[in-house]
Amino acid sequence: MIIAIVGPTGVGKTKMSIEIAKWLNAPIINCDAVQIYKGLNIGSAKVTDEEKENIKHYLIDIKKPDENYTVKDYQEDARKIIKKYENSNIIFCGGTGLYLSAALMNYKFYEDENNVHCDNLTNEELYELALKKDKSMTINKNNRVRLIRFLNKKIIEKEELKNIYDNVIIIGLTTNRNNLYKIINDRVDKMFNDGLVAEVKELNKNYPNSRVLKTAIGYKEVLEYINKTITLDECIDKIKKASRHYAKRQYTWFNNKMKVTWFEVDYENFNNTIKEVKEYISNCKK
RNA sequence: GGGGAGAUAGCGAAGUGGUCAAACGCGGCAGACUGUAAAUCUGUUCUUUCGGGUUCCAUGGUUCAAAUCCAUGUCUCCCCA
Repeated sequence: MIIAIVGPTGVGKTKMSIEIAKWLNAPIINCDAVQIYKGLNIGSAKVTDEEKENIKHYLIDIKKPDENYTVKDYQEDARKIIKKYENSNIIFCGGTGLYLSAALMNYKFYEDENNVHCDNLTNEELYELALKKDKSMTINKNNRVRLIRFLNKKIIEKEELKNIYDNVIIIGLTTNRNNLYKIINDRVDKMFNDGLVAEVKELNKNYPNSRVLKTAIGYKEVLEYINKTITLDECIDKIKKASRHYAKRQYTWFNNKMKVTWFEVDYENFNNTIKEVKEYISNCKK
């Protein structure tokens, strides 16, 4: 059985995943795009060795910060592990919806096809080219990143998305929006107390060309602070805001792309929530 | 006490007689997503039974017409004492 624990950043997925893993004696597969990388610990709220409680964790710390890793890599890696454990339980835990979907559903990724030089073209021109390639293309003309990708990939015939495994349970953890935003804000403050700036400085020194550092929330903002384009306070506010926006996008994905069963987290007594989730899983197994 | 500046939607901020329910930014809310996804992008944001209704500190006035002009009041900020 495959159990996925999802939800917005900060709700408590990690804690829950450990509890369920102990209970089912199952390994955990990370599905967080940033925790893939070594060294990005504080800013990605990665599980510590102590928190792991000897549970086997896969797809965490598997790449150096300057190595590239994409959804397709994740899809392949995750499916290998699923195969390895096909007769027992495994737990996915993380907030990157696309990664989870790619692992569990019939997402198809094709090889590069063209090498269209887009640098000198305006968004408008890219949009026209994309339409020429496929009239039914629906990418917004301001979405340069996706237009360029579209132009350089083989056209894929979109199949209806469906699960490719049986016995998948997707557990979503949630709390009301105000509470979540408070948790996020507090957690960001804690990251700074725990030494986020030092972590980023060290990583930036060793991996000046790292892509994740330039794109991940909590890292790109601290880089700006280190480069003195923003103040510490601005940096902290930016990270909080970006995390809140991110949490919203996660809800959008999990609500609209996956069949999630949601559980309201009881922060006063987390054991209640654990119990509820365990009961739900037990009932699904019958 | 004297002089000056200002009060606009959740916040910041344009607008200085009609084309203003009011630009823009932020925040909020919602959405898209098939190779960098913690990325990238979109919509919406007074109210409504979608005909309209009620707004631009308050009250009164000028005008066919006021967020915009006048008077008074309230509050805020700056300078001088």
